[in-house]
Amino acid sequence: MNTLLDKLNPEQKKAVTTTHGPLMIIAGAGSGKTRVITYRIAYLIHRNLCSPEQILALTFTNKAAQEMRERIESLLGEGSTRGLWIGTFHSNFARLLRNHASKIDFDSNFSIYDADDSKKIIKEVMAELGLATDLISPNAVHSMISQAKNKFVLPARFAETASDFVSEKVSEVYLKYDEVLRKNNAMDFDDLLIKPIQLFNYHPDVLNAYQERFQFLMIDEYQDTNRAQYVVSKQMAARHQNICVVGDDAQSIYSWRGADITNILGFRKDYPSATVCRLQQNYRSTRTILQVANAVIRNNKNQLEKTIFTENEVGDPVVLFESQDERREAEKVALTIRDLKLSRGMGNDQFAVFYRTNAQSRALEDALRYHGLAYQVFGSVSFYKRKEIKDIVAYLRFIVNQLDEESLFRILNVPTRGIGDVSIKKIKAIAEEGHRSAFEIISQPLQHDISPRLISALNDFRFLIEHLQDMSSKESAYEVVAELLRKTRMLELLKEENTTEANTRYDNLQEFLSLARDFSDHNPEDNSLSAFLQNVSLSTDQDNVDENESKVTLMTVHSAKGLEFPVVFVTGLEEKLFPLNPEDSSELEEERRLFYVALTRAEKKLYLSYAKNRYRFGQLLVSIKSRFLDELDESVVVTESGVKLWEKREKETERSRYDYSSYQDEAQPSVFSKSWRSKPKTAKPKSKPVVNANDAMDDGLRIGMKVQHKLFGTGKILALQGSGDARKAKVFFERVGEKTLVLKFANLLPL
DNA sequence: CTCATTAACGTTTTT
DNA sequence: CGTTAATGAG
Repeated sequence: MNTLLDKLNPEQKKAVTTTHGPLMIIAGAGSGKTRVITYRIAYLIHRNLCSPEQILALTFTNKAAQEMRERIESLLGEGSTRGLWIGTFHSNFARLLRNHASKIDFDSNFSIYDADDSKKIIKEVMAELGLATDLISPNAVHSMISQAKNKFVLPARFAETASDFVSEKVSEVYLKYDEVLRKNNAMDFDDLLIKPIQLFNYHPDVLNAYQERFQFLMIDEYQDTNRAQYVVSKQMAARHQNICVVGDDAQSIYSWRGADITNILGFRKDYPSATVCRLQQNYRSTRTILQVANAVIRNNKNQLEKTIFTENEVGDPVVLFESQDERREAEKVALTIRDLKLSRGMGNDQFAVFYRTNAQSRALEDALRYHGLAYQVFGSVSFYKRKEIKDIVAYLRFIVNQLDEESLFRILNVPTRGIGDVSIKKIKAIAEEGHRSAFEIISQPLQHDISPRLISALNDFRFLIEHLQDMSSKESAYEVVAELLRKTRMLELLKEENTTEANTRYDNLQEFLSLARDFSDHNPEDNSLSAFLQNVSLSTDQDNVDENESKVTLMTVHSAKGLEFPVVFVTGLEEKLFPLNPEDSSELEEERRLFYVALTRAEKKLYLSYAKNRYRFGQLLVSIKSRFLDELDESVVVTESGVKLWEKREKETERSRYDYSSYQDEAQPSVFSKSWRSKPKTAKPKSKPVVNANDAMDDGLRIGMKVQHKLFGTGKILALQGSGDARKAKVFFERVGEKTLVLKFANLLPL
């Protein structure tokens, strides 16, 4: 351990050995943050400053937590982290809440609902309240409620502050939604953060016990914590004041889900005695990569002043790809990976391809597949969001938590057993009328007006559930899942279907089964169904990386946070994609931080890429390269062919000047041919007509016609007026609304 | 009640 | 474009 401490630089050492009192570690990208956290925990345990169960470490992902635990064990030996609470806010507090659920009127086996479950309930509630979804979308309502919860605004206070019609309605939905959750003995993700606060407020003894117990509190990625997380960590740390937060304001990328950057910026106001460590030496990236990243982030006004430096080698220049469309962009990425594998003997797992939105993965997947490169996509259609998985999870939830009727009704007819919508409605109605639970009705169907056919189906279902419930109290999660699959014949049914889709589902169920097996094998102390279920509810597919085969990583920049790769491609660097919302200046800085995060993931080689055209909503749209590309340090960026960017830029400006004049000479007269400016047509063909040549004599534009504009996107012509140079069109654009354009400059493309 | 076809909808980003 | 929810025929 002592020799290991020697491997830290002075500032890292200070961060590790400053054990008592508030501590803020500002950890620049690649500055060995994970190492510092793991060493700090190891140091606390090794020096006997506390026992592992007196430490609470909160991370951003389960994967990060798991890695840290492993690293500590490799430092201190197997079993050394026993009792240590390390995990996400969500999983740690879910665990805490299970221990005290009855104090806040929940059952300890409460279900955890994900965003989809929440949205479904919100939709139902809105229907019940007679709220038209075209006025406010369920999505919007969900995000408003979630935002409120993130800020620890409960329904009562939300109602007080609701001033307009919409927020009044949302407040009704909010109240009702929470009632539904409670009725189902379920919590959503946000509840896992705010229920502990309520628990602590109403039961100071519970808070007290945890304050005593957790002498040391560590929070990673503090820049991305929200109000609720802030409050609860402050509560927990109040007694010992040994709170250590680690973060980097330059990497704050979750404000959209309520993350509050002032938590980290204001840490010293909350804890005036706080020690501050700044980790500014980067051990990850080449000097070139860092130079580019620093140049970009410098454009943000709101940031703590700091400079990240490195003693690493200069490395290769950053390469910028320009492609015609996203398919060719993907092709370039795939070919580059293939070449690097051949020329440098690199493995698939050394490459990562990033994008702004999940939808962009498709073209990349196609290209990688075409070139026989194994890849793994994170996010997108998450494993846990697939129908078959959600169905099986719903079964498990209901087995564990009989109050969870949302899950019950999801699976009552899965696989189809003759209990259709009509029957389900009937059961719901009977239950509601008699103030009984739906499962009670299902269990005693004879007492109600139910057809014999349905009774038999309900009995089958009931016996199945009771059998599995019985099992779940004795056997491991794996056994229960296996039995569930056997009894429902889900696997056989899919095999019989034998379509490609059924086969994928079959594979997914098998995969789920092996997840259950892994869990049961690796958690001998508690491999119960309910433990497994909690694990499942809070995992993302990031947590289940296939490490057996070397694969190229495809993910959004958001999921890339905290990771690093030898070779990184950042794709889709176009306006309105990355940054996604260039008009919104408040979001722009966050987009830039996101770009910064992307850049700083790269260790050796960095490729940036944009396409001039891109299909979106099934339509080919013209793209403009991202403004962020103008912020690069151009002295170290080259094009595909190896030309330095600043050299190319000089040529380009010359050429574009020439192009502009030639446009005036040729294209314009051809468009406005009646104009006195008309000059004889030259024979010289233009490779890239600015205006559709077919429209030469007539501008081809008509009222009602759909047109495309470079900046504004697609729109419909509302009116045309004037002639010649003064000819104008009033166009309604889908994205930006009504605009009046001078046709001479607008370059409208008829569709 | 089930399955198939059709219409509508949507893209941020995730625990 | 691709996916999911809603509708109608069997």
